[in-house]
Amino acid sequence: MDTPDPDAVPARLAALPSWLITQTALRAGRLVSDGLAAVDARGYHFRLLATLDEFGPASQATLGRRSGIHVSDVVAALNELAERDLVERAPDPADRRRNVVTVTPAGRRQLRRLEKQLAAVQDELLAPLSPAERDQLTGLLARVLTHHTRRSG
Amino acid sequence: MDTPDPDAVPARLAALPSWLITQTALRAGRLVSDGLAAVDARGYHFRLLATLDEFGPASQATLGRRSGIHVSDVVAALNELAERDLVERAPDPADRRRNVVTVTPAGRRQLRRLEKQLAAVQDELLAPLSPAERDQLTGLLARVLTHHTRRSG
DNA sequence: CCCCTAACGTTCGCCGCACCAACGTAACGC
DNA sequence: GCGTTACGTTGGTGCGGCGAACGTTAGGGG
Repeated sequence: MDTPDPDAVPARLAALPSWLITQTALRAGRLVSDGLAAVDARGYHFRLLATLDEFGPASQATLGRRSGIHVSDVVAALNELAERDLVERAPDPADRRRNVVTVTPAGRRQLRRLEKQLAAVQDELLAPLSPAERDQLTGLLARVLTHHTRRSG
Repeated sequence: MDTPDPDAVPARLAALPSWLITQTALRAGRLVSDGLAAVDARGYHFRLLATLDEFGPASQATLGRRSGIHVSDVVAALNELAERDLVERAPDPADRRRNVVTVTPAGRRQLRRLEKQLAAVQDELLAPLSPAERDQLTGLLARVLTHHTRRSG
């Protein structure tokens, strides 16, 4: 092979902010997935339950808009949640195109569990950073994010 | 729907570091994908070309280890690169299990193009941050990343 | 020397997340 | 009434990342 190096990281990649971000996101995603899988859930489930709990019952369309989940994916995730009786889907009497989605008590309990898991995940993810540094990081990310959501999608 | 709000972001999500990171990564990924697509490439292509250019010819296995790409995906990406004559795959005379992968001059030219695109992407991605803040962000991410790669995978 | 093990390349298939296209139904504006 | 728009659903696409299996080839141990 030319360079007797087993698995060194190319400097060109390691220096790229986009690489750092996506790699960190990959790590974060794994931790989140594993944490949620431990309570039989995945990302979409938490996002939907949290959205419902925070804003109350809603149609699938507005649910999708608020949680940032594509409408077609809302359908599938809601099916999974309804199967577990964490959520209830009823036709809206006021508008027969809509379904009104509501969290059940069991859903709320599950949400608490998910939140607990996620809190632990955050701590594991940011373990090497001090509280001040964690705030720094989230602050910087939030600024980048709002910049890109305010003006392009 | 209970709350007359069109598409508000649930606070529970917005406050979650893992959410901020994955969302930012999503944005970054889109910018990268679009930038690379503009020169008929995708992420794997850049990663492979950069790895080859930095460490020289290598087998597909070590290539995968260095670039962090699964071996089976290396095969596919290498096919695409070879199709465009950006890379050459030759059997290793010293070990007939191996292929020796080499960048062609055209591949090197393409790599320059990709780097240019990616540099522009970094700038667009971090637009709202000052140079000092960009360093802060990359520094924090690097620390998180090395922490999680040094001791768990 | 032969056999077992390990590494290599390749194919096929899966997951998660995000997205698009199409379609039937239903509401709403004119 | 009729066109437009919104809604829910199905099915399919793409990308990044993984795992399983298989044939081939190298190498080490008995």
